[in-house]
Amino acid sequence: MAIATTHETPLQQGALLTPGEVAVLFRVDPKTVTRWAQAGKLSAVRTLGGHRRFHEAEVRQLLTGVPQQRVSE
Amino acid sequence: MAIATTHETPLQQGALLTPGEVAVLFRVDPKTVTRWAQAGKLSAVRTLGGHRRFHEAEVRQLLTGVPQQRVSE
DNA sequence: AGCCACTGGGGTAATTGGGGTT
DNA sequence: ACTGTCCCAATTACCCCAGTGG
Repeated sequence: MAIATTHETPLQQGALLTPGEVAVLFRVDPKTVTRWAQAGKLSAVRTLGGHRRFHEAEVRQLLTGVPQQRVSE
Repeated sequence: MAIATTHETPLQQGALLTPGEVAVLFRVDPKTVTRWAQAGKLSAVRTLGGHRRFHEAEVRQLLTGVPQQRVSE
């Protein structure tokens, strides 16, 4: 019986940030974060209402240049 | 309400998530998940007391756009 | 019976998306 | 090319309290 585990998500999608939070981290306007997403410079997940959520790991990596440590599951 | 049912729940067909768990995955408020259900954007099962439960497979598919694996039989 | 975190209602603030402009 | 700002409509977040889940 081969498995197909739920836990073992490659890059921890459990940590998402709102546009406002990313904006604070980069010290820019939330609209600018939106433009980054539109330009494909930042990958985003969409809520069912169309709002964007960004991967924290990706944001931190862009901020510091250092990959983020994974959360043990 | 530990979302990451760490104890191997190999993602079976009947895996259900609470509003709070879905909220964590989408990084939204549990109330928002409720609104999605009311709007028909997310199918929900009702407990006998009226609380909602959501299909994990559907949720993950909406999150990443990629269907999930199943337990091989 | 009680405990306590979560949920379902409802209402009201605060963000966000999108387009256009500076 | 890049960013900040203004406008409006839609979506989401936070507040209450009573009921449910375990």
